[in-house]
Amino acid sequence: MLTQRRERILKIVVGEYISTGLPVSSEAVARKGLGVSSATIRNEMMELEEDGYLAQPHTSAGRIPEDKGYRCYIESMMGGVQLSLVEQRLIRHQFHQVEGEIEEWIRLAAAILSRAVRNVAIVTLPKPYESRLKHLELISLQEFLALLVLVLREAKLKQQVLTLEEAVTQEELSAAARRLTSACGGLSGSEIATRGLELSRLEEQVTRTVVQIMQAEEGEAYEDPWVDGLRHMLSQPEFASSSRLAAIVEFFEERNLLKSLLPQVLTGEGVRVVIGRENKQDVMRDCSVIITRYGIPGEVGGAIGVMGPTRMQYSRAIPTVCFLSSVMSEMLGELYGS
Amino acid sequence: MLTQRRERILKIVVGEYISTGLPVSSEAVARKGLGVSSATIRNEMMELEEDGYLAQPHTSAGRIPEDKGYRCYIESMMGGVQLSLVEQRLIRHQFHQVEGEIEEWIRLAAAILSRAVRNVAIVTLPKPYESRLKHLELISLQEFLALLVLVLREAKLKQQVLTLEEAVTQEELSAAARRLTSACGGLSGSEIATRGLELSRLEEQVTRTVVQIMQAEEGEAYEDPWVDGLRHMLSQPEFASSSRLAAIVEFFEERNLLKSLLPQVLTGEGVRVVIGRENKQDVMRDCSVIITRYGIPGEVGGAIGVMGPTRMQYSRAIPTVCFLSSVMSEMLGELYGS
DNA sequence: GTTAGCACTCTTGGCTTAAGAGTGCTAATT
DNA sequence: AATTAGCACTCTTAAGCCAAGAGTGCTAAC
Repeated sequence: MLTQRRERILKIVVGEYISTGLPVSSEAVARKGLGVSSATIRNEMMELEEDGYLAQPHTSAGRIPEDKGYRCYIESMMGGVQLSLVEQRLIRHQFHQVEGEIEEWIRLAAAILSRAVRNVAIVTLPKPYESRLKHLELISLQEFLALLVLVLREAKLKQQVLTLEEAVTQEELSAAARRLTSACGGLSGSEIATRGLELSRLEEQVTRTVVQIMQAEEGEAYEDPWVDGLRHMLSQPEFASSSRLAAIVEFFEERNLLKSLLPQVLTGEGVRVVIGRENKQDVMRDCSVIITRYGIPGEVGGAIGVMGPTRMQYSRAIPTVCFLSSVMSEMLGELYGS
Repeated sequence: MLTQRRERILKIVVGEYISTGLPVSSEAVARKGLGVSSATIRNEMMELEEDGYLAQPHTSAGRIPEDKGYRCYIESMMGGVQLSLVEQRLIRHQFHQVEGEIEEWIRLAAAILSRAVRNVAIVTLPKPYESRLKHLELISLQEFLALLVLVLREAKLKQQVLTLEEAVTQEELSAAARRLTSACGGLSGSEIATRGLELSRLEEQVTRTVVQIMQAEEGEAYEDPWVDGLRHMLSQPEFASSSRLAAIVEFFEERNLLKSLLPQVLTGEGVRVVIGRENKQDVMRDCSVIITRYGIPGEVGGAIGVMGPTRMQYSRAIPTVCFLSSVMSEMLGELYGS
């Protein structure tokens, strides 16, 4: 049973452990202001250990938090802390410097976040809930070679080199592009596929490729994430053992894993904090992920989050993630608000 | 003085050290077939040490190669070894699977290379020696917001969101794009800047941005490199110490450093091998880089290379780098051969 | 219910020792 | 003059041991 005093002790232990990284002794907690002696604290700690909030690395050591202890610590701080106004203004200012380039937003967001929490930041490009063709362009490279450029809604470009079935001039390509843009503009991949237009051989080939690209695009829930700050996370003491470290680097380099992480973590609304063994991946059993969505619900969205050792400065990480997500949502709103 | 026998001993030591990672004893060399006793080898090794080819970690240990020893080992193998025909065919086959997408080439090349040598592979996108505008497109996003898309020669896309000075319709944008494409197509950034056309207010604004983008593009000698296989390199025993490991990860995450590495390393033609302290960067004092250019001289080009600990399988790395570079040159030739 | 006191456990760092590896030198050999 | 057997010497590595210190859990008194 978690009495009020026990909860207070628990929070002191977690807070202390997060900032020092060393097991916390009953003596250290007693010094922190509760009006009781270390012996009393020891009795309470035993209970907390029995209930699974704390653990002891060995008999004659202090206590360290278990996942359950972190959970409790975090629950009580959610929604509370906010970034200082100075910091908020600083971040807003930096975003206004790169207004026109969406790619730069996410790099900036990742850089700010990873720097603030000294851990890995993960940010995806915003992605529309359904992608629609906005514009299509064909550019001649050689007699039998053309570049197909698709502009999707929300300013996303796709390109592909086409090997043509017949020799075609730039004029013919432009004409085909114009026709297809007006015929298919505003449609999704599958709508284009079932459209059944009267098409020339060239247009037929182009349409096939367009459908292919757009359906591949629709298949994924998130863009490939941009990752920054691995260096910060790896210099944390928990990754001193190089085998653990190598496992983490591997995890990040196999990009498909990230794709498996995001959907699993991002179900509901609001910030999610996944602690230690709550993660499905085995490499992450000593790591926590703090992640949330950003964007315009029902229209475009992406994800932004941090990952670090369970012993992480949640009090700083959570508000930073929240604030960055809201800034990026605002900026997306300005761009596509209609 | 490097007599023939000494050179033979040196090569055995380097080869042995590369495959085991342990200091090589005179006894071990003697077993390798020269018809002399370990005592004779010891005398020769002393000379090799005095001349700076070998070193001793401590008095009662075998010898390990110095940079100069590696250099000699590599000189004698350059131009010799080739990839087996089976491997060549396998690689060619994989490239044919992704013919249309240049981005995929470099990812594939990096994946193959890093896998083959169990170290970090670095590959840049091909970049034309001078960039010229091929096509320009303007797409309306909102009343005062448009997406500018540039297609450069060699199938390279650039995009930027423009905040317009006045409300403009898609028709007006298309007209402007057509006019500017025909006026500026085939020109470089500075040529467009000094063209002095009669321009509308909209066209004026677009042209300014185009020039800006293209000149930024021309400023750099290489594209941002794609890096793969960090996990392999970090699991090598030389990175067991986590401080060294963190330094390397940091080196790769600060992408500007890579931009400083490439031009320094890539001066002449052919494969370059830079060993240990020959590298300018301090983090790389125990690493070697094997790198070369690929592409069509005078037209388009990029770089491909590996980086790993000085104790690296050069006999495998060098031919793999060479072969991949030639395959990519061929493929670029097919695309832009005119 | 709280606390002082104390025995007990476990980690950590320093020190010592023994084994093993490989050298450099010397003197004998070819 | 070059090679080699033999051997003393050096240095690393791992293991074992000990003392110091930290922090606990329990007991008995408050």
